[in-house]
Amino acid sequence: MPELPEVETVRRGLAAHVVGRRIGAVEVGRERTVRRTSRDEVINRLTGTTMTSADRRGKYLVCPLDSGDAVMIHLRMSGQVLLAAAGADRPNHTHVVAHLDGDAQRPPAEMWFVDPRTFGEVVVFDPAAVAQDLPELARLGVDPLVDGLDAATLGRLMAGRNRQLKAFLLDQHVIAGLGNIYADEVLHRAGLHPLRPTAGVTKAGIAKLATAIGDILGAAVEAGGSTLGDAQYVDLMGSGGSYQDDHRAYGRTGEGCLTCGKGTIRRLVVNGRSSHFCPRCQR
DNA sequence: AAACAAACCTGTGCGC
DNA sequence: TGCGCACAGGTTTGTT
Repeated sequence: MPELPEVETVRRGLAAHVVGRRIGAVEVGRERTVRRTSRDEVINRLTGTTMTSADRRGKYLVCPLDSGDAVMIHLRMSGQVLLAAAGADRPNHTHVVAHLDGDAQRPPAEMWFVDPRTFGEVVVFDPAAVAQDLPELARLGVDPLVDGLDAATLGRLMAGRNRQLKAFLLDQHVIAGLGNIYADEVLHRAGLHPLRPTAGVTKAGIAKLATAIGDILGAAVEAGGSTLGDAQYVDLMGSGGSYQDDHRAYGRTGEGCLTCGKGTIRRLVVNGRSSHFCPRCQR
């Protein structure tokens, strides 16, 4: 569910409400969520620490701790990070609970990691050993918002490859953060067909693509991300985003194209994922 | 190198 | 109402 804008919204929630608060106790229910290490290791290395910042790279949340370790949280398909009052009733599938000490302004609270499908992960790791302990984080590609992604850089990333554009945009080792929704939205904005090979895109097309990536991710962050009908994605306080109201391709199969006003949005499977596009304005 | 399928899980919505 | 199937915002692994 969550892509860069949703993860960024969660990151901002962590920065505002969790950074700087001591974690007094930790509970781990489902051990699968901490499978990279173990229940005991996560509890031991988290208890008594304080997050010193909340960072993000692509869809990975990385929060350094005052102990020198860092926590990585990946929401995968159905993960949520929620803030709740201490002792509040927990939803089903709450796998990790971090009890946050109160301070002068705030009463004690709990941070929950909730994840029905259990694909998500919470990992405590040593940043100095990231290449060994969290290799996929070390291998992540350029983050369009953290690093910036201009047309020249995108052109370099596309050069020498011959991949379907949709698959190219979804490859986290190249560009980190785009997922199925925003890849479709970006291609629609840029007027490029999802099956179009990277090698065949003109310089003007590359420029359009770079602009679309920055503009759409930026606008989606502003909107607090996309919350679909199932309300799977919500921020730390349980509120949804509003960028779903601006979708022009994703989830609009059979509906009219809002850009050209003449085409009908079609769906086809690319790279094993549903892809939505307007055959009239995307070529 | 790139395409494709399957795997990891649970929940929901739809056709019958 | 119930059942079975398709499908879901991600990523890795193995096979052509």
